[in-house]
Amino acid sequence: MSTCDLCVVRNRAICSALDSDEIKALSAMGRKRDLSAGESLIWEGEDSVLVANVVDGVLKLSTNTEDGREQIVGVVYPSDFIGRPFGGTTGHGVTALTDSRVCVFSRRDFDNFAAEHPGLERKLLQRTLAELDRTRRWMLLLGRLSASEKVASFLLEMSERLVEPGCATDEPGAKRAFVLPFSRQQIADVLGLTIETVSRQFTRLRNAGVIDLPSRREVVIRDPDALSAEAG
Amino acid sequence: MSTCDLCVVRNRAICSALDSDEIKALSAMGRKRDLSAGESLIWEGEDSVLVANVVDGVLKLSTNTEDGREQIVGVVYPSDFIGRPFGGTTGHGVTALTDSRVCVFSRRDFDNFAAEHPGLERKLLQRTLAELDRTRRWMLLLGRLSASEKVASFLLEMSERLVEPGCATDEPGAKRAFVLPFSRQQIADVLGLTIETVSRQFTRLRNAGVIDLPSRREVVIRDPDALSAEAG
DNA sequence: CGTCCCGTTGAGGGTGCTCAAATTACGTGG
DNA sequence: CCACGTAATTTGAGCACCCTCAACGGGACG
Repeated sequence: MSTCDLCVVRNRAICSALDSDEIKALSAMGRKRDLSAGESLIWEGEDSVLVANVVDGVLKLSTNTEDGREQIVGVVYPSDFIGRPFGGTTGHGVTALTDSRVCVFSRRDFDNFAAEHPGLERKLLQRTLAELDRTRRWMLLLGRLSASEKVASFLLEMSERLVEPGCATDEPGAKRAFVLPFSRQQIADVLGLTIETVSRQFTRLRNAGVIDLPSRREVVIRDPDALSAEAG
Repeated sequence: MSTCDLCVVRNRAICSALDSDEIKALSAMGRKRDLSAGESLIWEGEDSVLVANVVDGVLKLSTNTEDGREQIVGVVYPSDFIGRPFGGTTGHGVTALTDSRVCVFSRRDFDNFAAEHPGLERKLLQRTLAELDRTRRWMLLLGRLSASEKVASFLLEMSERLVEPGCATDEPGAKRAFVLPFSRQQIADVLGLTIETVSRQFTRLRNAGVIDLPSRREVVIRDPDALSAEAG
């Protein structure tokens, strides 16, 4: 029994395409790595040397303009795949937003392994297609939504991603609470806004009684319907 | 010898992963279809019933907000793949920008065929990863660039995509001419701007001597370096 | 208790949007 | 081939939204 059998994402990550023997072979190639919040795993523009699975934590994918503006182009959660198989250069950096744990492989090793395990490539294809869909929906937000619509949409997506299941909040209209893995600046970098605009939208929603902000990172959605209405 | 052997994208589309016999089997499942400019192949939100390869022409992938704002989230050219394998709903419509010809398959048939041909899935994975990279770079444009930077970047990408090779314009700094497959409104929908802003940026660049606009759809880049400088 | 960092709040200005009109291409029919 | 009608594009004026710059507040940590 390999250590992978104990892995919390064993049955959700692309590893689920593999049986026990295959997992053993794959795990022999990889290693666990812990990242502190703020630490980068991959830098923009470098050759693709490694790929990874997220075991725990939240990480951002981000690109920058030459003069330092940043845009977060993706956010990955446990069981998500990181990196660029088939070589080339990575177009975006990968940085931990929270303390994280990832399962890292040499890109070359992974490519070779995947080539021999079509089931793994198939799983990866499914994930990549889903990620592409999500990214394209995000483009509509960036290109066509107003600041208030962006923030409302963001909070709704966060609540779907982060609210602990079974908080007796399954019925529509119930409160939802979660802890943001983002700073205000990072939210701005996700939405294509400035930190001030994000802050103002947050306080506006708080004053309107739509949300509560118990602390900087905590959000309580008091009126999901109102938020949905704002999201357009 | 199947008709595919004569196909102009035979060696560039995902079909290149298949040998002559396999192509014959695949082509038995598919059929050619011609689209006029403006005609849609797939509508946003419908179940994924078909996939296709672009043989000729340019098509847009687009989503709309409820109140009618549009964002073009992708543009596909000959040899590109269209559609959402593995079922689900398509998050964006597919519409021909120019008169086009595509090679269409039932999504279900294609899925089954691909499951038996890992080489095809691998090719599709490579394409999807490349498309994801391109889409993420586009997010930086939508979220962080100014109108002038957006338009300059757009013109540069168009010139790379559309300039006929061998126009004696290989040396940097040389003029490049091409015909846009987009109307002004569509350019606005690509860049997340309004038609008026796009138009003003075009005339500004023309007045600055950076580009020429012989007709509505034609563009000549007179000073590529200046354009690059504006793109950031 | 002081410092630092992050977030909030305020004032003001600029970019890009809205609304409206003029102008130019382009297809159609005479 | 020209005249016309329609649609696309350009241009203009004014304004709204969001950004910029700046100061303030508050929590975390030493």
